[in-house]
Amino acid sequence: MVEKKAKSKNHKAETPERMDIRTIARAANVSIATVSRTINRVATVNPTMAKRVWDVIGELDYFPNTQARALVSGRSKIFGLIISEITNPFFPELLQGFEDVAVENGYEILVSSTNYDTSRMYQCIRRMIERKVEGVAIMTFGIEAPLLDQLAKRNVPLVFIDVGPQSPGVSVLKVDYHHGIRQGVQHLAALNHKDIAFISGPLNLHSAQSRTAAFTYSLKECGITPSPKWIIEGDHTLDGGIAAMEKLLATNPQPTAVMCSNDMTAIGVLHKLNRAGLRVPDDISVIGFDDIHIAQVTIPPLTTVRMSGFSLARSAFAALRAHVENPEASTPQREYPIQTDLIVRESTGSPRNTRAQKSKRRRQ
Amino acid sequence: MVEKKAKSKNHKAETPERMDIRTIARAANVSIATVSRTINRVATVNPTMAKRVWDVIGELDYFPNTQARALVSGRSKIFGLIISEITNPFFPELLQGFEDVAVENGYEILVSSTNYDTSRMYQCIRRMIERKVEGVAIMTFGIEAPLLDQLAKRNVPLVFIDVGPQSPGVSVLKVDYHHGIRQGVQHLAALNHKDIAFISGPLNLHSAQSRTAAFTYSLKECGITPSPKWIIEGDHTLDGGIAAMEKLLATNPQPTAVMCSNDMTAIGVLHKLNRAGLRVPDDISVIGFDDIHIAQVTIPPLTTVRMSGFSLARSAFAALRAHVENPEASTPQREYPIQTDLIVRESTGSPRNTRAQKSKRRRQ
DNA sequence: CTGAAAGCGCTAACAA
DNA sequence: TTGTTAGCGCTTTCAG
Repeated sequence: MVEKKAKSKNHKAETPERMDIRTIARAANVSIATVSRTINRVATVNPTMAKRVWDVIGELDYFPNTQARALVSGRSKIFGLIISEITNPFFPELLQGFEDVAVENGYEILVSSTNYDTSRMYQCIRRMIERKVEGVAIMTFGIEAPLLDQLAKRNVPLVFIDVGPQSPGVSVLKVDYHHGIRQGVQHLAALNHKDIAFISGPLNLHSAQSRTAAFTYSLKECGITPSPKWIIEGDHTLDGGIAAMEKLLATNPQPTAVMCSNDMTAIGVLHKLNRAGLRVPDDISVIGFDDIHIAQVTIPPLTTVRMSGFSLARSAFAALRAHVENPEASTPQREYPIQTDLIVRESTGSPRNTRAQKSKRRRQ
Repeated sequence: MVEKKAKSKNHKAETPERMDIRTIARAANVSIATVSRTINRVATVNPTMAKRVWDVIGELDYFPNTQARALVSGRSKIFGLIISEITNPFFPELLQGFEDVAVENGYEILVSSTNYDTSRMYQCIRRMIERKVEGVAIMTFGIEAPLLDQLAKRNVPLVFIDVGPQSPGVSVLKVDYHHGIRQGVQHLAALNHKDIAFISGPLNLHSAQSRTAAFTYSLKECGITPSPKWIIEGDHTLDGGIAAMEKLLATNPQPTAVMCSNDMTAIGVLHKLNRAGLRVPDDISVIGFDDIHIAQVTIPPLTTVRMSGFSLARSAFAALRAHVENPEASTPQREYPIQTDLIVRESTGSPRNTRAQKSKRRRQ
């Protein structure tokens, strides 16, 4: 208390002089409460004082300590984001979108990839809870049951993709797989393909099942009977795509087109096909799913069903935010629709033998 | 103070009963200090009590509040990680590596991509400082000067790639670009290429200059004079690769091989070449840099210089950790070497016309 | 070896 | 409108 007026003694580099709210208050000759109010833009602060405070803050390069704020306010301003694997290019795009909106709104984000590993998932949850996230977006395209207990018990708002537990605080992003996949199938059918294969994602993922279902449904709709031997379970990876295509190549007859549950699979397929000496789309057509950036420059550029990572990210953030800012509101929107659309590029074309038939028909 | 002994009144779902250290202490019949010590594995805790505490913790699913811990201990256990763009697949691989080690060591990580945007960079710094990161890894492959002031002023340990300010608390990861690039050039020379082009990264990046220098040096070493018109500045993106290759195609004569400053550029090049009707490696060879996962399945699979994102991540973490755990130690290692190596795949081969010469020579 | 108590930097009543 | 003060949940002396 003795030196309470020791304003600007300004010794050169003496103590590392901690930069806290008190330092600012002293330098601006106001109470810490006023500094706090200024920072938080409380309307009742006298503009003159506010300016004084802001000036000091700018001069001293003061940044409020988020930990302290969080502790007292009970709001960490952190959202968790759980994805399956960061090395699949779809997710970085999603992450980028999430980061954009989050930062824009003063939130920080805790990313974590599970790599389909259960122990990592538990670790994830622990990290999220310890850091007191205000909500978590589970963008793994498959429910990870164990996530629920701990998080739900603590009333942490959650967003899932496709399906989530029916409970307050959880929203779900409803992806309309059907629309894009149906466009893809029809595109193929219009090209005269009848022998169309599908490489799915891991079937324990709900999203993989939905995509497969959308595929078979659309196929039937075109009057084509799905052949089980042409529906292969993949795992959404490059290698999975290669392996699946290998199996498909072993069937007889071989399909003239293959749709893939995601772009990474399709890229693996393209690679395998090239290895096998088959040309795309002359010998066989392929369609991907996701429309990751790189799909534009594959050889040939990939026809694919676009599901925007940015939309997913934006909606996920919006959902979380809605719950946080407005906890008990009259059931804030709980479902968010996500569109999918076919992007036609160059990996699809008419099958060779049917092209002949086509010309024949034309002549009739 | 009246109800200090109201131990386990245990009403059913009355208050959301906050789960804090006090709750645990009460349930285990010990003081909060003991709980704290138990959690922090202080050796002096009586094993019997410790067990009792751990049991209660497990039963109640208690997770210590990191904010509070950070506030009082002054250690946030967070490292910042700044990268240029998360959508370049090299960075997710790096991020994954960083996440692995970080989590393993109880650290959380604050990722942030600058997208080469200055205002985002400032934002980055603010976020890092506000969240009180204990150190930051700046993996942008180019110094972002403004980062220094604020961070350095606060004595935040930093790791850079290639070059960083000579000051205590900053380490640098010295990438040996020369080794891998030289291997690449020699590989090409051995294949009989003489007309070799190079597509660099943005030249304001130190790393881009180093790579370019390594290239020209290695070229001369092989007795080839670098031709300025075959050294093009790219920007490390797909589109940049396409644009650069377009320029190269316009030169006369055209180069018979092109080395790229990163794999994304090379993939763009592959695409452009395919569009131009040129075959790789028959008409022209291409070499990338990074060895991102996808380089294995490009068409053709890409010969590239491998720089391991995992190694970078591990070393970056180690450097940061060394400074944090051991602040004043006798100058902890300040430079960490990173190796690069050529991975030969199928995008390189002998140029067509020289192949003829070669056979001729053989006959002599 | 254990407990009581003093804060960490900040926000949010409550007074003035 | 501004200042005083009591904590937020935890770690860490300092006594016992």
